[in-house]
Amino acid sequence: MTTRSDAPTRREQILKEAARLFAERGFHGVGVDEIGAAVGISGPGLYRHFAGKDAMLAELLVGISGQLLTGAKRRLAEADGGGPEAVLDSLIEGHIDFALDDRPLITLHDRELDRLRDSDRKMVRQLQRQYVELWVGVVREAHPELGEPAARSAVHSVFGLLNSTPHLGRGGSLPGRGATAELLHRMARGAFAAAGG
Amino acid sequence: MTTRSDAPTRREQILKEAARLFAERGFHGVGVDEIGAAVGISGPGLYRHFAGKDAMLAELLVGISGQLLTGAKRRLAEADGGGPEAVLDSLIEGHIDFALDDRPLITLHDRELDRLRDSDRKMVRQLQRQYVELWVGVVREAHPELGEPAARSAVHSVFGLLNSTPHLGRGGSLPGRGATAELLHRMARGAFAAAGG
DNA sequence: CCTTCAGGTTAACGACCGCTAACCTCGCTG
DNA sequence: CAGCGAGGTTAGCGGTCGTTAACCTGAAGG
Repeated sequence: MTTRSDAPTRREQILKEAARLFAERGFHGVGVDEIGAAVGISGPGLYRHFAGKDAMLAELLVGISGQLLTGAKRRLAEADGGGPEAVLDSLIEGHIDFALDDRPLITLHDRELDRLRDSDRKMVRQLQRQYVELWVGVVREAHPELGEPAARSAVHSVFGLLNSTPHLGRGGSLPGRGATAELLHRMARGAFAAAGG
Repeated sequence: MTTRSDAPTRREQILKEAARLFAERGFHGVGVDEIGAAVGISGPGLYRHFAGKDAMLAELLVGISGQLLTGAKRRLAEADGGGPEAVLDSLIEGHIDFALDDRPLITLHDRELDRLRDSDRKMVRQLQRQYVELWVGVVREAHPELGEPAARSAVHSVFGLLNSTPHLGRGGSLPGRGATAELLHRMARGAFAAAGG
C-alpha cells in the first residue's frame, strides 16, 4: 500500500541495501557507515530515516514475516475450493517465489531474529507462528495421516528445503529460475508425501 | 584420534561453548569474555589455548567439514555393495545424526563461513565441496534420471531440509529423537525421489 | 525575500571489544 | 628445594562502532 511503482524511496533503498549487507556479513558485522555508503550517503545520515540500526533490522523482519503471512492468507482464500492439494501447491509456489526473489530477506528471517528488542521479536515470532500454523492446517488436510507434531516438524523441514536457495547460486551453473522453482516444488511435495508412512 | 573418552580437555570445553554461543548470537555478537565465562575462566585466559577468536571459529568450521566428509567417505566404503539406495540411506542417516547431535555446529557451518581468513575459508569450502560431490555421485546412481545440475541442487536442498533441526526444538512438544530422525529420513528420500520427473 | 524544513554533512563522545603486558601461583621435576 | 613452565589473573591500550551534536544547503511556500 505504501509502495507504488515509482522510483524507490530513500527509506526503501536503505532497507534493501541493509538487508543485503546483513545477510552477507551478519547484523553485527555491518557498520552504519557501510550501509550509508551503499546508498550514497554517509554514516549518520541514516538517522534522518531510522531511529537506529536496530530499527532497520526490526522493520525488515516484521515486514518479511507480515508479507509471508499476508500472501499465504490471500492464497488460502483464493485457491480454496480447489481442494487442499491445490492450496498446498499455491502456498509452496508463494514461498518459492519469495525465496527466489528476496534471498537476503529469507536469510535474515531465520538468522538474525535474536538481535531484536523484546517487543519486536515477540511480534515477529507471532507472525511466524501464524504462518506455520496456516501451513500445518493445509498440510494436515492434504495428508490426513500426519499427526499435528509430525506435520509441524514436516513444515519446518520443508521451509529449510525451500530456504536453501541462497546456497544454490554460488556457482553460476544452476539452471534457470523456472527450472529451479519447479525442482523445489516437486521436492517439497515429495517430502510432504513421504512424511506420512 | 586426539580425543579419548577421558574428561574433556580445556580446549574442547572452550570449543564446545564457543560453538554454542556463536550459533546463538553470531560470531560478532559474542565477546571473548563471554566465552571465557562459559568455561569458568575469564577473558584473556583463552589466549593460552587459542591464538585468537578467529582461530576458534576456524578450528570449529574446519573440524565440522572434515568430520562430515570423513564420515561420508567411511559410510560410502562400508555400505557399498548394498547398492546405491543403501549408500544413500547411510549418508542420510549420518547427516541426520550430526544435525541432531551437534546442532550448534550445523548452524555455524553454513552461517559464519565468511568470517574466516582466506586460507581457512578456502579449506572449508574445499571440504564442503567434496562432501557435496560425494553426495551428488551417490544420488545420481540412485536416481539416474537426474542430471548433474539438478542433482546438485537437490543435494543442497536436502541439506537445507536436514539442517532445519535447530528450528524444531523451540517448543518442547516435538517427538523423540528417534521419531524425528525417521521423519527427516523419509522426507529426504521422498524429496530425492520427487526430484526426478 | 525571508522562513522553514527535510535531508544531508563532519566532529566527536562514550562504550565496547580483541588483544597484549605484566604479574601470580601452582604442580612437576632434576 | 630451586626452578620452571602451564595456565591463570587484572590493567590497560588501540581501534571500532553506534549515536549525538552542531552546522550547512537547497527547494518550497506565504
